[in-house]
Amino acid sequence: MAEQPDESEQVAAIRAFNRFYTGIIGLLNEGMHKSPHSLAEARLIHEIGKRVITTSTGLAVDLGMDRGQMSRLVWRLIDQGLLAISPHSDDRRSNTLALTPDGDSLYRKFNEMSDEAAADLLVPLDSFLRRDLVSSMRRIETILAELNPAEPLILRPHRVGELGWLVHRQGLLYHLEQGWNGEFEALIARIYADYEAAPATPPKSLWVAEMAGQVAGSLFIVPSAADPTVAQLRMLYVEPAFRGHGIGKRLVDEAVRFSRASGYASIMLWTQDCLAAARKIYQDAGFVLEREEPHHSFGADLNGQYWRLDLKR
Amino acid sequence: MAEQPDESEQVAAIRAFNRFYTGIIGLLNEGMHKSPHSLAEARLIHEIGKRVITTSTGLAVDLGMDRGQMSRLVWRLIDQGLLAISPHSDDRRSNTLALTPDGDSLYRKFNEMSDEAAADLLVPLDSFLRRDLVSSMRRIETILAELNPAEPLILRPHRVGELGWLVHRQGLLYHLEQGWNGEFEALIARIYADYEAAPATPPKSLWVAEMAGQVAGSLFIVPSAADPTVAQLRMLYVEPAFRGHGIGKRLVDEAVRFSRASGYASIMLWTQDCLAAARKIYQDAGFVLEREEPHHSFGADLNGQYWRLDLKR
DNA sequence: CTATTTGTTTGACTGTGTCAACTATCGACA
DNA sequence: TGTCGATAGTTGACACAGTCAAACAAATAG
Repeated sequence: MAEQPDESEQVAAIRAFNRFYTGIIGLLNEGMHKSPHSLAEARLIHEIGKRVITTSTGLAVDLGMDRGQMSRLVWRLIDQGLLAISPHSDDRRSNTLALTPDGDSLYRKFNEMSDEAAADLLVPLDSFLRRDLVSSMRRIETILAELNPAEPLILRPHRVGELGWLVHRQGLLYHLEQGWNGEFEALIARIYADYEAAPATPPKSLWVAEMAGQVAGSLFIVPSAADPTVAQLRMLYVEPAFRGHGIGKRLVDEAVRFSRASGYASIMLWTQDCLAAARKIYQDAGFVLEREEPHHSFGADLNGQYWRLDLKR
Repeated sequence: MAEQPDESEQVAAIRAFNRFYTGIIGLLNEGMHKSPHSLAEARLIHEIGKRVITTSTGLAVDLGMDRGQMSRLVWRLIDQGLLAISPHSDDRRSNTLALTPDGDSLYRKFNEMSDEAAADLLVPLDSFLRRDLVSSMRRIETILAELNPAEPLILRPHRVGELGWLVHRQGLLYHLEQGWNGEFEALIARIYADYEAAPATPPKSLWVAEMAGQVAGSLFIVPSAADPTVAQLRMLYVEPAFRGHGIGKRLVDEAVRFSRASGYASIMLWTQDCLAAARKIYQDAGFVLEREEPHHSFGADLNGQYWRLDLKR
């Protein structure tokens, strides 16, 4: 794949977005500008409001400000009656800062104004575009930021639109990571359609792993075509941005639990030996490699593997 | 659908993104900060470099600056030998500004620095996440900005990952706009899989309408199941953000041209009467309503319509 | 008990943002 | 043709922002 022209296009797109979004942020801050308080004051009040109690230096560090400037800013707010200063109990050098009732009501007012400014962005959009906007924002955040390790992982049924999403993501992912072609995407489109069309018994289930409001992975269980007492585990997938958080393991564990509870005698699955991360998860869950079979699919030479987990203890 | 809690969640997500992206932009501007030139100077040089030739007031308006400050800023740059001033030919009040060779080389240096800063964002990402980042940024721009009317429309074959994308978008779109349920999504997943699996003859073709680097719509032609001399037009769809630009018409026109050139005797299509915008496009392209048939599908009571366009003149 | 670190303040200086006043020129109109 | 309002650019004044360095008092380490 040609990398160089691609990269410069991406850089141009990022710069264009930065210019664009700088304008948006400026627009959102304009509301603040109309109030008699400066942007720095608003930032400070917001920060103190959030943390409830703080010291001057703590704020300066967090907001990336000069400590001298912070000192002056704080005194200005105290003079305005928005901020109250009291000596720290342990350390007589430092003071603790807290909002006065006036400051707190201003904090609330700023919050409302920010909410309104953000809501104004949504006004001209229908619900489809609103979702789109928010999900794109969330995506950018998870791509560029370190994922908060405390972010909870939710396993839930799929929602409308997510089957297509899964086809899209996996089609693209395996194309980029493994070089597989469009045959694979068409195949999984059919597999998901078949899942959805399958009857409710023997039991089937699909789990979407959601993290930070986004699809982080998925997996499903259907009765195997050859033997309805055997469950088939299919389409295990974890988003690159969410890897390394044990999501694959959680999905497989849940699938095993479900299959056992549903009375299946065993679980089988088909995978390719080039998918090392997945293989590790299957092994750890107790699956055993039954046989291997080379084949040519999706424009690549592959080695298919059949794994099995016995559920009768 | 519950709208209220949804809205406040979206507002919170937008505000979170604004905070987050303010930080990113600050990070990108940090590089500039290290040079002996102020951010305002850099902005000004960048703006003049882009436009080649300008007046002071024009710049002040475009950058949203005070004219007085602009005057001082311009003189500072002239003193530094970066900017040259010359009297305007027509209007003796105004001066034209242009970069000197020194200014131009600084402009190029700033550009390189911005490119590098943007490229730094990409460094820790693999190609999958890079694409994702850029496409999310583009999406936000098209959602929030007025679409540039000069933006060219490209009809092209689909790429790997786009079948799933189309299933996702249409599944979600018709769910939100028409209330259709997951049955519809599963159906179209199969339809796209069937398209991909269909043999090359009789001729078939799928067009993706691309605008501003994004999928703006799509459509495909396959031989109809009942009669291979009849083409079937399927899955016409235009993204809400790109509506009103004649994309649907362009797609249908291209499909008609293709079908005629491929020797099909006629084109048929199946649609629902609730899809008014699509119906208008079919009518304008010369399609005639052949018959209607009420049915219950996708969790809704629908009125299916069969349209036909005769290609033998 | 001394040296160093830390929390905070202050001074000095440059740049930014905003208002208002001022000059020179342009364009339109009676 | 002269007048008047609009426009391009400049200048002064002032508050605030950003950065450095110095100062001071209290805390902490050795």
